[in-house]
Amino acid sequence: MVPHSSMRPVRVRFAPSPTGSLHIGGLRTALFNWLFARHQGGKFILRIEDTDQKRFDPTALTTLTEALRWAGLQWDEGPEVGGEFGPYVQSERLEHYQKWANWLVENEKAYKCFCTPERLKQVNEDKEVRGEPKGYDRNCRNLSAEEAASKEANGESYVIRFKMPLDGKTVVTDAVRGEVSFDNATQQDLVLLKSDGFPTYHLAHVVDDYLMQISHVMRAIEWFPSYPFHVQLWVAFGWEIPIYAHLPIMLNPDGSKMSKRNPPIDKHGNPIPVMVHDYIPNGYLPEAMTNFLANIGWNFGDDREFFTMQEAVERFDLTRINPANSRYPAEKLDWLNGQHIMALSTNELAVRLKPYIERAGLAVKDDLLARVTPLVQERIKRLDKVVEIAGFFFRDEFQPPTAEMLPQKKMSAEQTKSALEQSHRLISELSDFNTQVLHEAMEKLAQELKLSNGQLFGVIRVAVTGQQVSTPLFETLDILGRESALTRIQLALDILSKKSEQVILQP
RNA sequence: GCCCCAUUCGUCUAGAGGCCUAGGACGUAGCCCUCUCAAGGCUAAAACAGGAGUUCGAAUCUCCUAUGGGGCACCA
Repeated sequence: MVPHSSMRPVRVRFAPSPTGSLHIGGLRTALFNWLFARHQGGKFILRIEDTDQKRFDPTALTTLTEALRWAGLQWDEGPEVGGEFGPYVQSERLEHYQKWANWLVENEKAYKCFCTPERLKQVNEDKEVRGEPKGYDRNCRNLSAEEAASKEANGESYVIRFKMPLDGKTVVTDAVRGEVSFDNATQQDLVLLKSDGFPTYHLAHVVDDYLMQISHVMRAIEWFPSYPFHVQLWVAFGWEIPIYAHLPIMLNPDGSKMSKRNPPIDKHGNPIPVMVHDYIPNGYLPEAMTNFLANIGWNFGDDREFFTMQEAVERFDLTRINPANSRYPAEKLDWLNGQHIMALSTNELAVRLKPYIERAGLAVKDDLLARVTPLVQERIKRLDKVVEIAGFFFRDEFQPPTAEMLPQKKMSAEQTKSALEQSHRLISELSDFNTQVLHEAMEKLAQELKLSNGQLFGVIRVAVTGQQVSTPLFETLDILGRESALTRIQLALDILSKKSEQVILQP
């Protein structure tokens, strides 16, 4: 049994490597850490694991913090905010790793390995031929002190490898999966410190989690196989081991691994974005995104799937984490996004809608937007869709319908024309011009014209909005105003008559 | 190939030996409401991977098989 810490102040960390924008899988890992920290009244720390010099991307850190802030996952310690255990960027902490790697060597828990990459490759190839498991053959583990010293004096470059126990078992206790036993004989003497003086993940995470007093390590399942190695590292150092919780991962809808190279595809064959930054211009609310992610691999505890982050914080606990991987339930995000849009106050929704309308090249007058917003609130599942359904309110130039769009189901050209003429007359004669008056008068007119409401209202809708699908008609007319309504109806009439002329002219 | 993990409707999930005739949600289909589209309401189809055990009783415990996934770097 391996000792685990308990009763320590809760300190958790999200430790991405800055290789680009944040992946939604990464966002979920961050979210679970954040929820846990908030629930426990602990600290959520952001640490940047940039120890791979080959994959350095200077813009990635900004993109990363932007994505976390967008999602509302503010960190208590880390880049941009500081903290007493800094620096929080691993490339600025090299002295720690070198110090502790050397400590392990001095205490004979690690050794210098002078094997070249070529030899390592050869070893693996030979092993493959013989049908043996791959891995380093521990050639340098038994080098005498003199041999090692002389190689080093010769200027041969080396890495530092951990001396993994050669037999016995390492039993780990994962908070999600329980006890799991590994044979030490199947484990490797992994590299702790690379020849360029940078640590590998294995060393860096243990040293940093120790120095930063991390109480719980919640990380993705791909780390599970190296968990026994990490446990032995903690033991070698003689440090108290934090509680580990390995989170399941999200798979593509078809069950394959989610990655940039293998992007998920929705049921219509369209690619599903995997980067957080792709969701922002698509009109997704951060609260919907986090709500969505919280429902994958974790559940609220009763049958609710729609909840706020505050509610999730109150309920979050490790015992409800499902150990199985899950496929990405893309449709649920749209539903939840719609739910969150409906839950917003009108004012708040208007504020969020504005940039999407402007991005479509339209000018937004705030008073107009305030009146349009309630009309779209329960009709859009994504913020950017406001342009589709209500963009006509904001366009300087009206885009009129074609003549073919005007007649509604089973209406003759004559009926359509008369519907427009009578509506025009009615609207111009109305003493009051508002939603209710319009509604009553138009219903009456439909009866007189022996048209269904759908037919009459549909014709006017198309005439006035230029589209078959729109916000509700009478509210729309009210906002547009009488003048504009009359002008557009007249225009529809003109369009209709032009068409009939053309018909006559045709042989 | 080796090591490890997982497996409940199409998908996300509830389920800790009898409350299971397996519940909820998304999606799908139908109906209702209805000026379009939504929203909302109602209804329907839809699952314990397979096989052996243990037990009076198994979705729940054990084993085997299958399938899926993770890992086997001087990447994280």
